[in-house]
Amino acid sequence: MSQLPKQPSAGAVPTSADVARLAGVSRATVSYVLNNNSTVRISDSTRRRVREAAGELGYVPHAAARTLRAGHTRMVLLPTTNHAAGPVHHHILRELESGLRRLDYTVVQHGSPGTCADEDARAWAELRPVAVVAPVGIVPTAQGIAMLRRAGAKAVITLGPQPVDGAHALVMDQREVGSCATTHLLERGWRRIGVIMPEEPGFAAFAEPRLAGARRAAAGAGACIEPLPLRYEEESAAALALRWRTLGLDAVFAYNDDYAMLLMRALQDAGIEVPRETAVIGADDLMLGRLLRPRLSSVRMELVTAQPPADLVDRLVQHAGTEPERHDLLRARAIPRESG
Amino acid sequence: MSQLPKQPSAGAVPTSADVARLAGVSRATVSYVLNNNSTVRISDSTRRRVREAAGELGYVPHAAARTLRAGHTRMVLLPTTNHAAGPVHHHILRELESGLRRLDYTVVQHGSPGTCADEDARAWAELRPVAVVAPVGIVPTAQGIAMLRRAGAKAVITLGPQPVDGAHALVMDQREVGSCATTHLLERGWRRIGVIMPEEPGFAAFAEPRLAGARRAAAGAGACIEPLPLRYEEESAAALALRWRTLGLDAVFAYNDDYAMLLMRALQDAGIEVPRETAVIGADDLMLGRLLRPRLSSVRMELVTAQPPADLVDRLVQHAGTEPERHDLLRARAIPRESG
DNA sequence: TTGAAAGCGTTACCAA
DNA sequence: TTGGTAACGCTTTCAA
Repeated sequence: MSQLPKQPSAGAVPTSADVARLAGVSRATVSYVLNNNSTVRISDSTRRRVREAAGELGYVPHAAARTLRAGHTRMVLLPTTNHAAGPVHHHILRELESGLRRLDYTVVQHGSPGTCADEDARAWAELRPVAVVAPVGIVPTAQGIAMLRRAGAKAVITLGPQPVDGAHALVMDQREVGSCATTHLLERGWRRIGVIMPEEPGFAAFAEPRLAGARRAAAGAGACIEPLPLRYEEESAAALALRWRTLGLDAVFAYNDDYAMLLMRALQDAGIEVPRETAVIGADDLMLGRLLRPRLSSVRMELVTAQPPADLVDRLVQHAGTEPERHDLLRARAIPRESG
Repeated sequence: MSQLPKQPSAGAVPTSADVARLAGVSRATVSYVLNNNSTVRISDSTRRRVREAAGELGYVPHAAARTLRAGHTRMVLLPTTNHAAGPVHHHILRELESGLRRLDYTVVQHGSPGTCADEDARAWAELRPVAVVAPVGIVPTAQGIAMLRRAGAKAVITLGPQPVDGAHALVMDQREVGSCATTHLLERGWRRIGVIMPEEPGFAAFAEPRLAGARRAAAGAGACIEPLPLRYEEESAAALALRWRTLGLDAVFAYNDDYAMLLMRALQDAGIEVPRETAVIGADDLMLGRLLRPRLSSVRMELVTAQPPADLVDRLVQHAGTEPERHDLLRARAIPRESG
């Protein structure tokens, strides 16, 4: 019937064409105005008409269309993991997120099915992110990294205890934590050192390197290291405490403060005096550790970065194709308190 | 020079056209094969050729192009907040994420500048999500909700202490927590009850309704409620403990277990016996609270859902345009231990 | 069983 | 100062 240009149907999402029609200009002009394109002069009256039309229709540009046209995105993907990562990890993610947003990136956290690392990588590649910052354990394969590269990612960056071949690495070397705790215990004369290994799934990626660090520190000193599996439950801790004296240990590095507090309570309940009979040290320097008696010694982890991590990602994106870089983010320091 | 069809340049991202060229078929055929389109019969040999070509090139479809063509996404946006939300909140987010992924949605967490709720809503709208599950404090305005609707969102759902007009609500009623803790204290004969209010920014959204719940429970019993600001620092707790006796309180609901543990230690250090002189109850039922002496009483929050929250979101998406629904997710229950 | 072509919403180039 | 038009990569309808 109607010979008029297509009407925007009621329930449809308004497009720039709708705005153009309402303002009586072309789609190009709408684009110029709304993007404040400075290479082109648009009269103030036109600008106003376009802005009003956009406001009236509640026009919001379509990111996918823009992406398609631009040929690239400014999306940085932060795949989330259910690996137990600790407060320092969380802190750096928050830092990354706010920093990248300030640099005008769209930061998107994307959960991972976790079934298969390459499947994950493929799902991410479909989104054509300009960069991916992946927790280790999620994109371990060179395959996945290559796929992301081919899909246009300017930077693939791993974040975790170890670097991964072919990708840039933000390394939070957990061995430092273990060796720092162990050195602290050795300096105080303890020689037979237990290392708590959480049995909960997802802790291995952090616990193993902490153990390795403890071993490294002990090796030079002729001390011995004994891994001790523990679940985060009172029963598990009580059972361990019950057979504690048969282990013949004089100190324990308890993976982190949570496990340390759990174990220390169980030891005390079993009549084992801390630190006289067994010294205990945790990690993460939680406030709560300071509330126990004896106060819990701990390992504090600090972020040491020449430049903020977000700036680093930005640089890697802008100078793509350079050799994989490694950046160590963690400095560990023992905080002696009363428990060991 | 060459009259051949366009060659895929070396550094470029392979497209379905490249796959078609390599396999010697049309783009349409590529699409049929890779999407397992069953309305069309493709010979096995062609299928194989296409699959091999795709594999060889490392072809990954372009989500934005697909979205544009389809006219809609299957993206559920979970804006992240820096509001301190507690373990139950985290748990439900993880549940939502895994559940939605099973339902074949693309789950994306998107950080919020936090400057202005409507700016946030606009940024989300550009992504054309099919649903948004927003923590309260992020999309409070009817304006933002309308914008998301216009941008094609089938469901806008808030997740937090209170429902918000015009959106579906997953309500985690914090007043229940406060009233539950207070009732517990009242039943044990305490009448002058302090309520710890964290001073850290971002806690207000949760602390205020907990206080309101405490007030409500106290009102009927002729008890009095005294809000007590506290920073999560030993000094702040010590200062509060120092003037504790001047407050004339006989019990305290400490917002959560973290604050409860901090305060309880400070009270004990100031020579105030718990629970004889002052009863203490926290919330969240953390493992660590059980390790203190006296063991910390707490309020446990459980998720009660007729159907998993992800299924609920799915239903709201599929039956869009229905009246806003309210679903209460939280059931609170006092866990009496030794501290009060 | 396969191919040609249209069109999704945007932006950029070129012409007017 | 503004408008026409082509192109981004994909899916789908229609035609062969």
